[in-house]
Amino acid sequence: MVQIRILVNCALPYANGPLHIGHIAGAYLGADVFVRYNRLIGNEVLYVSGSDEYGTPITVRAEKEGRSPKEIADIYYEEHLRTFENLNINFDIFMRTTWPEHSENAQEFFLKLLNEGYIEKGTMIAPFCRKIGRFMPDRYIEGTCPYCHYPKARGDQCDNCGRTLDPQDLIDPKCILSGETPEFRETEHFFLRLDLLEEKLKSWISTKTYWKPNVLAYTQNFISGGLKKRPITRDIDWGVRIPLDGYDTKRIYVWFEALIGYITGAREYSKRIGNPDLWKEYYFDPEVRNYYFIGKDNIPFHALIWPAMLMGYGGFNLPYDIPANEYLTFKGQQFSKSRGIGYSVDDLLKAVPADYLRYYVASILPETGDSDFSLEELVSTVNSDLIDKYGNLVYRIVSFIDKYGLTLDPVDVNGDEEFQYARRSFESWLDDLSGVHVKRALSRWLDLAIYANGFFNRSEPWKTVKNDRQKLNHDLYLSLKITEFLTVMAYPYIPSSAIKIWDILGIPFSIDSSYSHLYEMHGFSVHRGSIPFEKIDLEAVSSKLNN
RNA sequence: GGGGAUGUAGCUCAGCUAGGCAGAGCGCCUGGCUCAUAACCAGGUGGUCGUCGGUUCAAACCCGGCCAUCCCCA
Repeated sequence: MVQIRILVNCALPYANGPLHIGHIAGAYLGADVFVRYNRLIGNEVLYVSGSDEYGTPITVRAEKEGRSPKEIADIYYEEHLRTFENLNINFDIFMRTTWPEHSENAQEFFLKLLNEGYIEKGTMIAPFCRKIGRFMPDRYIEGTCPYCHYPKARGDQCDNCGRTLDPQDLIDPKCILSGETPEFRETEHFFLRLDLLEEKLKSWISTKTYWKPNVLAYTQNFISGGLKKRPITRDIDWGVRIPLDGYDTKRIYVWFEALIGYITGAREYSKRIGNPDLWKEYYFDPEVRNYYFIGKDNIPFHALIWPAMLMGYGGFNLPYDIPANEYLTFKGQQFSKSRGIGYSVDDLLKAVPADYLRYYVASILPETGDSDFSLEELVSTVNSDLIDKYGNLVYRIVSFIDKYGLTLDPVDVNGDEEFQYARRSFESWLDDLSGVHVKRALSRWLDLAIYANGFFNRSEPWKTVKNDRQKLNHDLYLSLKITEFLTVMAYPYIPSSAIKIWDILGIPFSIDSSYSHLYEMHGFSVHRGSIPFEKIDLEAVSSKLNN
């Protein structure tokens, strides 16, 4: 396979609360498996994410807790960084939108789009609190919902009926800080001229026949309704400054600036490794594929607005694929720490090893539709698939060899049906992963593990050890070879466990370089050691989660 | 209010692009095996494919209505 370069960007998590397992299933785990797969087959990957730290939800929270917005962002930046590390999700860089370098990039981007005519000045109507003396973000206005008459609807959304609102729609609107009735005044803002790019976007989207159906359908429908100018600045003070005189009380709105964080991340990474122009190869070489891993809530931003911004700027690679996942739910409901639904990643990691969690979540990844997380399923999937089918396979082969003190000679098994079966499984696995079918690729792996156990049983080494040493050597060697395939295929999903098993199998090259050696015959210096995986128990897991 | 998805075995999910005998894993039952972590293998059990209608020789799949759930937007 020809080595290629790939850019993998993952949605920037909002630094306003802990990461829950729904976030991981929506974007990060699939990305991490995809990145590890690409590196395994020799591709060069730049893997970027970061912390989205501006915007009103953070200021609302900060005010509630009596802290500064920056303090809130600091807390969750550190926490997210640690959570990802603990889950073995290792970005090349995890940037922050509050870095000064990011403000510079966002401002430069803003000015370029302004010069190109894709950003223009305009006015909008916004709530102004006379008592406080400034325009208030939509979230700071509360009133009665005009649809369901819920009395505490926010200016941007009603928490009761879920409808998105405009503060002007509210019955009897009040400023939540002063309690005053706001005045709706005209205010000057900047707008992104999505309308100017509509035709260009349409023809670009029409080439994306390989996108996931949900992403494509959503995007096409969104665009067929016609694109409108969209405000990209707000009357707030927590955000990137507008790089023009006379706008001190306004900031660039978070969604516009956060998307540019991908570029900031790539640039800062390039600086850090002493190759400051490296990022350009990923963004300007048209041969490089740019992937964006996001949850379904983020589709319009990545499939339309971000491409529009990149087109408006000119020269940048547009997204190659946006493999947006649906949602992982908990008992049918969306995960939410604040509403106490489901578990945070940190909680789960107190109860189970990272690889177990990665394995289970990968096996239910919501690639085609929402899927449901449960502790019972976590325990039973890990125990019966990962540990019984695969871990036990490794252990039974190694134990057998150890028990009889065998030394195996390498033999040519290329012509064997079983070897060809493993090879076909591996090739299907490669195909699936190159198309970002992370869950399907894992089920290929499980099929092969079941097949390998069947072969071990059929070959009856406990009989041949007594009467046919040549067949014994051949069959055990073949079992080990299939297990080698399995371990390579497991590696992107459960990296630390796969490395451990690689060591148990005693394969004479590293797992990172295994791709070029897979079809070669070589010795195995297996060593038994302890069992590769400890099983988990529902009660123990629950009690660790609840204390 | 508009839109995107989802609904298939007791559980978690494939299958739908291109209509052709309803699938996998788990669970459960029976048998086998001993290298193994009550493991593994073989066989079996189990479904009105949300629902109502339409197209068709033939519909889980295509079309329309309805219901439920998740998500997005004015």
